[in-house]
Amino acid sequence: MTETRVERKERTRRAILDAALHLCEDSSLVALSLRQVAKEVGIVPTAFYRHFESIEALGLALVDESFVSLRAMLRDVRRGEGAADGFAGIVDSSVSILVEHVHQQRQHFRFIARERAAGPPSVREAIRHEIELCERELATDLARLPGTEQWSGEDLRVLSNLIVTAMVATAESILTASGRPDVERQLAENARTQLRMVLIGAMQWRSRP
Amino acid sequence: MTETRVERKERTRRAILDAALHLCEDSSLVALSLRQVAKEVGIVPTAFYRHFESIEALGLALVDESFVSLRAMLRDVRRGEGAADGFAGIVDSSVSILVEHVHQQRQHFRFIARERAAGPPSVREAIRHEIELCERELATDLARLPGTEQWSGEDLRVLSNLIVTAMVATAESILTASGRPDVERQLAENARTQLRMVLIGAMQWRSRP
DNA sequence: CCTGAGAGTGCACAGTCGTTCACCGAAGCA
DNA sequence: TGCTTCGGTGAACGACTGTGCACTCTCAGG
Repeated sequence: MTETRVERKERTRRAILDAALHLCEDSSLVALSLRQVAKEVGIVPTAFYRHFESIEALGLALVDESFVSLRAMLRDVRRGEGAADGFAGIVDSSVSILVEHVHQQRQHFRFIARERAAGPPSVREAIRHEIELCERELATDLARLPGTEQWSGEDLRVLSNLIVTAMVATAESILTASGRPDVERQLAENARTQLRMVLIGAMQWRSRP
Repeated sequence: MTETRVERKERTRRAILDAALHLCEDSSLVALSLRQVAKEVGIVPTAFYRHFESIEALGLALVDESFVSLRAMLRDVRRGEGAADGFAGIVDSSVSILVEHVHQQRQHFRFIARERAAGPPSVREAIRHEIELCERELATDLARLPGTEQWSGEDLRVLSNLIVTAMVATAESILTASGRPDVERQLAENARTQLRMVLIGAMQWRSRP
């Protein structure tokens, strides 16, 4: 036996997380039963409690995990912005990275999109908080862009909220359009257009005193 | 007895719809049981089938009903646009009307926001379709605005998608911020700023040939 | 080597679930 | 007036739910 005990435990924990993620693909956390998860994992229902004290706790763990994926995406986006030249380049690369990550981490994005609106209150709150953090990060990024020197912090936050909202919506449409590459390409192109429109508006913007 | 039979039936049907709407306030359709609804209404579970063949069918009825509210809002918005002078006026009145309607029809907006992401597939599809219709309507409205004469139909749709997305997000935040008037006022102000930013961007926009 | 911790088992419980069926009683039509 | 239609009833079913408890077996540490 080359597997230590904590490794075994971790493996089962992962299996539970994966099973929940899989079962959540076409339902919601609030409609997910402990016994379904246990059956999917291949353990007895009561063994579930060795890892999580409730489905809700499982949900919070999944939120943490999902936002690790999401932050990895933001990191890639930032890297792309550094490399790209001009606004058009930033927009193109950012949307491409979004599409790519949505594909690679489909389950995580799907989970967030669904539970953001329908999950247990604590899960909703956790997701809301994480997204707010993302908006804050984006706001500080935007502050470094040329043309925003005179902006108020307030306006930066409002703009980044708009951008995040649009990108979340784009991710959601890509998820529902999954499997039709032409539709997806169109959605990505639309997202690029929207980003360009918003940035053009932003360039003209002057914060009120 | 001054109540005819079809009236009685309609009254029960309404009671079922209201009960479902009420129970959905802090859960989701997929986690809603036929028996809960029946108990809330005060009828026996099997009587439910006299009105709907399943919870899913109930959901579709609620979608129809909710979008009646939503279209009433759009009608008010359009009327406000006719009266208002200038972009600023249009933006101000539109957001005010949105806030007002979200308050008046809280349950309908909450239902749509939740089931849009988490409902049964058919319900999600129905909501998606209705929202797309709204986007189409908005696109034709935008086409009448000065400055959009040269726009492609494509770009009009993309812009209206952006606006609808932002407004849906605003409605959702207002719903979660419910009860804190200062927070709500701030959200409304942010929505106005976002709309202005977008419209400024749109004014500069020229569709590619 | 012995012992204790702890992941996983098996059974049992009291509820709840959707759905079936036969039935009732009053409204509506002839 | 009598007959039909139909919204609502009540019991019953088999399946599924979360959770408690006593148990086993095995790995890790003294």
